[in-house]
Parts: sequence; C-alpha cells; structure tokens
Amino acid sequence: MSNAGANILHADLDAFYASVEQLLDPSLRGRPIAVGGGVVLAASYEARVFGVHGGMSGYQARKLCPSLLFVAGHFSEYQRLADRVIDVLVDFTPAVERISIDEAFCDVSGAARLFGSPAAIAASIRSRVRTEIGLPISVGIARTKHLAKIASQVAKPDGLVLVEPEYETEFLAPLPVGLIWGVGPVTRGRLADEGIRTIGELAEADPSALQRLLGHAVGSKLGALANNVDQRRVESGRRAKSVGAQSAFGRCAPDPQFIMQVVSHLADRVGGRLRAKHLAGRTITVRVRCTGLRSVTRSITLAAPLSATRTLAEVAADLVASAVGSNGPRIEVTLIGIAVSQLVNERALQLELSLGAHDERSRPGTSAGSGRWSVDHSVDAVRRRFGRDAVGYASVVFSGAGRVPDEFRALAEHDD
DNA sequence: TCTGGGGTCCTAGGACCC
DNA sequence: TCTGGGGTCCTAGGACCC
Repeated sequence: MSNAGANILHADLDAFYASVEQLLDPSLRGRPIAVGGGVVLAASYEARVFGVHGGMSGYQARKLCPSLLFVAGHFSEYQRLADRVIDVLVDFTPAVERISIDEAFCDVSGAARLFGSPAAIAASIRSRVRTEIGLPISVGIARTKHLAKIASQVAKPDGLVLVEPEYETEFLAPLPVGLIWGVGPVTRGRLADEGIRTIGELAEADPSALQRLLGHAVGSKLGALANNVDQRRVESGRRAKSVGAQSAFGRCAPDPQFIMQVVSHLADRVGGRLRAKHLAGRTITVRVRCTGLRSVTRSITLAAPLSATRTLAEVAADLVASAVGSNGPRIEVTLIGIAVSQLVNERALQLELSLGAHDERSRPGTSAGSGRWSVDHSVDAVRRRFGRDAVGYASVVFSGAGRVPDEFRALAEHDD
C-alpha cells in the first residue's frame, strides 16, 4: 500500500452559495446574508454567528438575526465557479473525485515530485482558489478519505488541517460522533442513549454491541472508522445511478387531473435530464407523501429501459394511483416525486439494438414506437436553442407545480 | 418539526432458479 | 413432498448527505 502517508485531500468550499453572492456583490461582504427566501438555502458565516443555518425557515432566521439580508441565488454562477475550482484541483492530480457541487477528494500520492508535499499542495490550492477565483476553501489532509473529510470540517472556515498518521487516534478521540460521515440525528441519538458522544468513546465500544444497536453495515462501518480502517480509494468519473425530481405543494385532495399534471411536469424534467445525459432506465419509482403519514413508495422494473417523457409519465401515474389507493381515499397529498434508476447508456443501447434483430418498437426510450422518441428529441433540441419554456407538452407547460424556480432546484447546502 | 429538492446506500422479505 | 443451501432480482422503506 502506497498510502502509508497522509496523501488524501478533502477540499470543501466555505458557505459556498453565500460566499459566491458576497463575491458577486461587494456590498454584501462582511454582512450576515442568507440565500433563499422562504427557506434558507445557505447562510454566510456572519449569519451563522446568530444561529442561522441552511434548512431553516426564513421566518425563524429573521427572528434570530433581524439584520439578516436575503438574496436571490445565481445558480449558473455557482456551477461555473465551482467548476473552476475543480479545474484548479485537476491541475495538481487527475485523481479528483467530486462528491457534490462544492467539495471533492484528491489523491496526491503521485504529485509530490512535481508539486511538493500534500501540505504544500493544499496551501497552493487554497491560495489559488482565493486569488484566482475569489472564494474561501478549507482543506483537510489525511491518510484516508474519511479522516480527510473530518479534517476539513475541523478546518472550517477558511483553514487547513493536516492529520499526521501517528496522531490520528488523538485527533479523533475528542471529536463528536456526528462528524463521522453517515452519522445523522437518528444514529447520534441511539449512540447518545448508550453514553457514546465522542469518536473516542465509539472506538472503545464493543463492536458486536454496535452492530446490534445500529445494524450490520452501519455498526461495522462505524467500528472500523472509529478504529481508522478506511480502504476507499479516490474514484474519478463516477456515474449517476438515478435521476429524479419531486415537487411539494401545500395539501390537496388526490384529484386525478391535478396529479396527472404534476406527474407530467416531473416526467418532463426527468426525461429531459436523462436524454441530455444519453441515459435511459428500467426502474421507475414514485414517492407520495400524505398529510400525517410517512411517504409511500411504489416502483416497477420494466423489461426495457426508457427515457421518453410520455411513457415515463404514464408509468409514474399508474404507480402514484396505486400508492394513493393503498392509503384510503380520504388522504391529502403533499408531495410527489419520481425517479428512474437501473440506468444504461442510451448510445450503447442503440448500438446493441442495431446489432440485434429488434423491430422498430424497441427503439430506446420508447415502448410504443419511435414517435415519442422523435418528439422528445425535437423538444430537447428546441429547448437547447431557445430555452426551457420555448416548447413543451400541453399538459406540462403550466409549470406551476412548485413555488421553487427550476434553476433553484438541486441547490441544497445544509450545515457544515 | 417537516421549511425543499436531488441524490446514495442499506435492510429485509419474497420470488425464483439451481 | 419435504429438507437444505446458495445466488440473484425485485420491491418497500429508512437513514443520511449536500
């Protein structure tokens, strides 16, 4: 194993959306700001001092910090600037694994000769991101991905933390278990019930007791992490495993026509994104959330992958109907989501089909002839040229399913 | 506590095959 | 027919992450 040393970096932009807004508008610098309105999507560090954090309602945030300034988000700028940050990382090593819009792992074990020690590389990265792009970024360096991620959280804001292999145990021991990736409120609560609050206490816990408490996977993973056995490698070029969209609306009776409108809108979004990535999928899952109840899911796996908007909408509508039906007729629906998984590359699929003796009906993305495939691709092409609203299916154009603007979806920055 | 949306991974049971 | 074991796929739900 060549990773005996601390060669893994975790780079994480600080309060990313809020920092971008402060970069774009200098009058916002040094001030408590929140991106969003009804819900805080991101808060600047000046706002966090008051207890404001991502996920909080705007009302609550304003109560905590009366001088809080709400700003609208600039999604395309977030994507553009974050991509530039990734480009900086790639200048040092091709082994970059991006895990969200604003954070990535790097393995710099092969970069020492060219760029110096991991600590020197991390310092260069931070300085370049600050001077060339204008954003603060924190970096953790350690022997494993997990430790590097914890180190970057400890480094925040705008810091650098290196965990030398011989000090790992001492570094981890006093830290709260919640810093471990994969430990959320439920697991933290269960551990707290056993008197386990720090990673050091976790490391001393009986492994089989942990597995009984948390299940096999979580229990053994946690035991291994607390004792520092993390073999995961940095993987560049990971592929998406599912594509989905959901929409929440107040509460409403499950009126079939309204549901069909929402499902069509979601299918339009998901289908378009699948086709843009040249993907199609065999499994369609819908999620329906009702008042007072947990959400219910229904899924079906088809014989052939699909990406056609109308077919997707039809399959999803059937699944929603069965999910709603199973909860009795007097239920109000508050959210509908659909997702497509078991993805395959459409180009590979087309190749496969052209080699085999399939008839026209098996064309990728359809289950009912090539008409839908052609329509979808024409719509996609028009939208690429003239924008999303230039064209759409009659039942989809309304676009009124959500209060969240489309560019604003997919943004979510919870607490660091 | 549901304020929202897009994901990943794990569990557990059942069907089905050898 | 029952017994046992192993493997894969599918479905539903849940925890967690950003």
